[in-house]
Amino acid sequence: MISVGETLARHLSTFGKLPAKDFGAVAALKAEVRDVPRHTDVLRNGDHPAHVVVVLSGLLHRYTIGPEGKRQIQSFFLPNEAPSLETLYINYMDNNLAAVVPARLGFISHDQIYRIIDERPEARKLLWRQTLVQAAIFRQWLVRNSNLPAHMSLAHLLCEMFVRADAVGLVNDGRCALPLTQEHVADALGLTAVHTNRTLQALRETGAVEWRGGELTVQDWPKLREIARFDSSYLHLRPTKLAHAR
Amino acid sequence: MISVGETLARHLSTFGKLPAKDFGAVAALKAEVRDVPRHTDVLRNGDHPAHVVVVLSGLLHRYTIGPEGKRQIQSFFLPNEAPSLETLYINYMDNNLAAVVPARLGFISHDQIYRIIDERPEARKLLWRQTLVQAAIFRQWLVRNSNLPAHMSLAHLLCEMFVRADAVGLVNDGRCALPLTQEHVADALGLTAVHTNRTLQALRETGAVEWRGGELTVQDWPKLREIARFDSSYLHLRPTKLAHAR
DNA sequence: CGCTCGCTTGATCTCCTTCAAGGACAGTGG
DNA sequence: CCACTGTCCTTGAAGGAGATCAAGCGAGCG
Repeated sequence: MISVGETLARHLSTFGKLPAKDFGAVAALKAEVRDVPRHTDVLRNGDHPAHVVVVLSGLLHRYTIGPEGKRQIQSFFLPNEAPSLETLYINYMDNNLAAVVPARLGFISHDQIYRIIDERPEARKLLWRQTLVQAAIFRQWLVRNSNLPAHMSLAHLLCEMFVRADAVGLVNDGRCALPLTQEHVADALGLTAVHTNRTLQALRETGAVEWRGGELTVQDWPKLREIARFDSSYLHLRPTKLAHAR
Repeated sequence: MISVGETLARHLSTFGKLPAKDFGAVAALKAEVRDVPRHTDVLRNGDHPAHVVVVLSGLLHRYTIGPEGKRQIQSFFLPNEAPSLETLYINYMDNNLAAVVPARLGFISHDQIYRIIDERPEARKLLWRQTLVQAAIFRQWLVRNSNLPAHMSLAHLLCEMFVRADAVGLVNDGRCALPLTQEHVADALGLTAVHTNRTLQALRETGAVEWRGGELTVQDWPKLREIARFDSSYLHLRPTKLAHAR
């Protein structure tokens, strides 16, 4: 059984080299583990969290509800990722964090992280970097939703989730779990569920990718990348098996 | 004459309390000052900058060029702001930073900032927070460009720039400089210049705001806020004169 | 067995894009 | 001093990507 701290340490290691001593220090952090049912808000708009969340299993998303009740999803979070590091230094949540499917979460107190930050410059650097990579992803989502036509947007999102899943070792045989509904994807891309559905069907017909029943299968990665014009460099990951295909 | 370091220290102070000693340390940082003509790239995609930029005068923007040559603007930066703090801990630029109009810039070496970060936890916290607020702004731009109809988007952008200008003391008598072209705004909102123009005309007719000749005049702030459904809390600013009108 | 949730399909509508051109203004050079 | 040129703003007409409205379908589940 991998501990919460070790999960976080591994995640940080995807962004840069974490010296063994620092890895150990992060891995040794004490955490509370909690299971949450799907559709549960883990953090809410206005909250002042005192803990950092680590996803152990399941899938989370960050969202806001607009004036007319429209949901905009701003991020998805796979297992091993840490969705709320920004709460360390920002006063309050200006969005919500919720479980897409039943999830197991680790909670590490801010106090413990602050100690790591004070005492371990290398770990601090990677924690900080993680928040900066988050920002880079937000920028990419901004570009995607502002510019690209629906079929490129959709392909781009699938590319991103696939690469991120691969980075944490969740891809097997060209497949990974992606238990979203089409409505989730629609709300992420700023499209309607109807149009997302039609776009998805068109994408299926290209033979590049299949996504059905919560499982994503990439049948033709070069083709999918081409459709989306996907360039993973904004994820700032260390090289992995897919790296050659960037 | 206010130094580059002091400008940065003041900017950081808008996000939280910077103790006098830390303020002094930041203010004492050595910097190079350079004037750049308009349309000049200050940092380019792929660069590994060794300096942090501080805007002393003028206006900068961060942008990428899409596959079909389409420009997407991701941020604007007013005087006193620090556009590139993220380069401290991220390997390379995945976008460009350029001058919208002739600008005077300060450059502070990363090495000096690293010392501040190592030695002054309070300054470090505000530097980090600044990068997190940037991320919060990216999220808001994502929401805006994904969801909102053109007139709300435009009003929202004008609200944001006005509040940010106010935060750094650049608003006088309901006016501030905003020397953008309509094409800049279009590329920020993900609209065409033509439609931006028409939308702007409609917005003028509401009597809430005027923006012409590079100057923004807010004639009816409550009305403008209402049109945009603007809530400035995502900017995470300390209270200012406009704060009551959040 | 009925019910809900998620997926799918069809028809119509609209906001925004695209294409095209004209006009105001400032800077530049003869 | 005036033509010339480029930049930015403005206007018109037509076309399209995606939204909206409405309904049916299949599967899991209490």
